[in-house]
Amino acid sequence: MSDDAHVSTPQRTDDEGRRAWLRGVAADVARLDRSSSAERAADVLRRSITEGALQPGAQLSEIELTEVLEVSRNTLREAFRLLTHEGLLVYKLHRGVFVPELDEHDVVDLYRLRRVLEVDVVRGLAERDPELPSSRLEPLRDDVETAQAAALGGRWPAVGTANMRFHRNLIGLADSSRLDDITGRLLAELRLLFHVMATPRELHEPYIVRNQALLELLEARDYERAADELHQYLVDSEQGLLAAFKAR
Amino acid sequence: MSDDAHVSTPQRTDDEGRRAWLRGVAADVARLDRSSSAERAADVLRRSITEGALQPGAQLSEIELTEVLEVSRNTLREAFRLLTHEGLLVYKLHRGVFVPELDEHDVVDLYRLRRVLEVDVVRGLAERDPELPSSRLEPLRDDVETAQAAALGGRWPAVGTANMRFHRNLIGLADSSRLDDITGRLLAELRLLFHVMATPRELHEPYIVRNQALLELLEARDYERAADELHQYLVDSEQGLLAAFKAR
DNA sequence: GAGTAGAGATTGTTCAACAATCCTGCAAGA
DNA sequence: TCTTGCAGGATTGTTGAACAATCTCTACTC
Repeated sequence: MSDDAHVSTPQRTDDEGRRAWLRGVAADVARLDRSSSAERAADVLRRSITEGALQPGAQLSEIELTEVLEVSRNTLREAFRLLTHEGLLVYKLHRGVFVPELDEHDVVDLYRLRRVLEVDVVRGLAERDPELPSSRLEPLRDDVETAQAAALGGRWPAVGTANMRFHRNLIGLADSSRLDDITGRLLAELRLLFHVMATPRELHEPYIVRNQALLELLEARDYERAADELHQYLVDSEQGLLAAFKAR
Repeated sequence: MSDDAHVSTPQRTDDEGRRAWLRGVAADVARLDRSSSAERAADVLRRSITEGALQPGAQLSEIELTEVLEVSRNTLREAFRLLTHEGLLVYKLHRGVFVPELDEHDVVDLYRLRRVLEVDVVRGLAERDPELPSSRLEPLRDDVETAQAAALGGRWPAVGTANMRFHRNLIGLADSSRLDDITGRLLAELRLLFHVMATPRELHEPYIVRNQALLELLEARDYERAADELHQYLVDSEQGLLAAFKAR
């Protein structure tokens, strides 16, 4: 079976390299054999998408992926469904699954939701102030330190990962499983957008210090100023992404 | 989608009756043979759950449902995934799918999100006031009239359906596909909670006139007062559900 | 060159089978 | 009596093959 040929979409990816890479990640994940095969396959694909090995617009061939991931078509399709629900894949009836291509409109939509939800979480902390032990902020401290260390090493994608986990943990302060779900999806889609940035450094670097400032405001329990800072933070971040789109 | 008039059939694990009922709904939905089999199967199950034929805590047997819905196990499982994403089913590994049993904590969680999102939509309308033609409110008017008509006929489940569609259409004013998704899930879970109410009349009746009042504030473009009214509306609704739980 | 028919490829769905896991009931032992 | 352990049965998890439905691309006609 001639397996190179038409990759169907305009952008071409290094097929050999990509498959080898996928195989490596597959072996990597196979060790932690918890959960179902479908979820494991979804894990591999999720990493491949968020880390950029599968670019927006790319089509995922069922036959190809059954061979690479070593699962049956049915199981693979179940993995597709999982990722579709996270917003990392889109189904087109009778045409297949694709990595979605987000645009400026999606940036606005995502950040609108982020602002509403994240800012509300911080403002809501004021009501449960006595209930919130300082230890709850521990994960946020870890994320800030991780981002700083990664920045020193020049590992900008790792900085981005730490930044996003900071916000996920920030949302986690609300103790809402549904909010956690929603945030997971929003941040996953955000990663899709990051790939339009030519230089990840400029995308992530400014927010290391701002996350730290935000954390200090939270530790001081000055939730009003923290909420304001977070709001402006998200406005600026949105502007940065939109500018990157225009300069693309 | 239409009238929920004939439903009822007070809860009973009457197996024969339930299967016959499911078969009826299946034939009902089979007519609109749009889209995939999985989505059609999901439609049937969704109605069965929201209308109370499948109670919270009930397990859905794969073998039984493949016979009733006349789809293969794989397709049925895909339907399960769709409903799982909507929050209408939960998976337990190697044990099967169940209709979730929500409690007071879920009520608080759901209403917290509803308040944040819906109130923000209304407040956000102020910024795009000139852009919002009155025709955008047409669906809301329809929903109010539908609810009023259903109330006159004593069809309280239909009143509930119209009320919920009112809020879905309210969210729709924001033109955010992600917000629509989230709302769909929140409202679906809310229907799960409605079944704890012994008398659907007391659950839905008070909100007909309040939806109308809200609509009038929107038509007058008094978004600030509309947002305040909506906020109080949701607080009261939450209290009503929590009271029903205590009285259960 | 534009439009159309058909071949090939891909997805949608079904079926049957087996493996893995969970639940039930019963018997043995303290 | 209570607990523990072990079959046995039932259900879910996963696979592979097969066929139908649909899309895409090529080649042909005009």
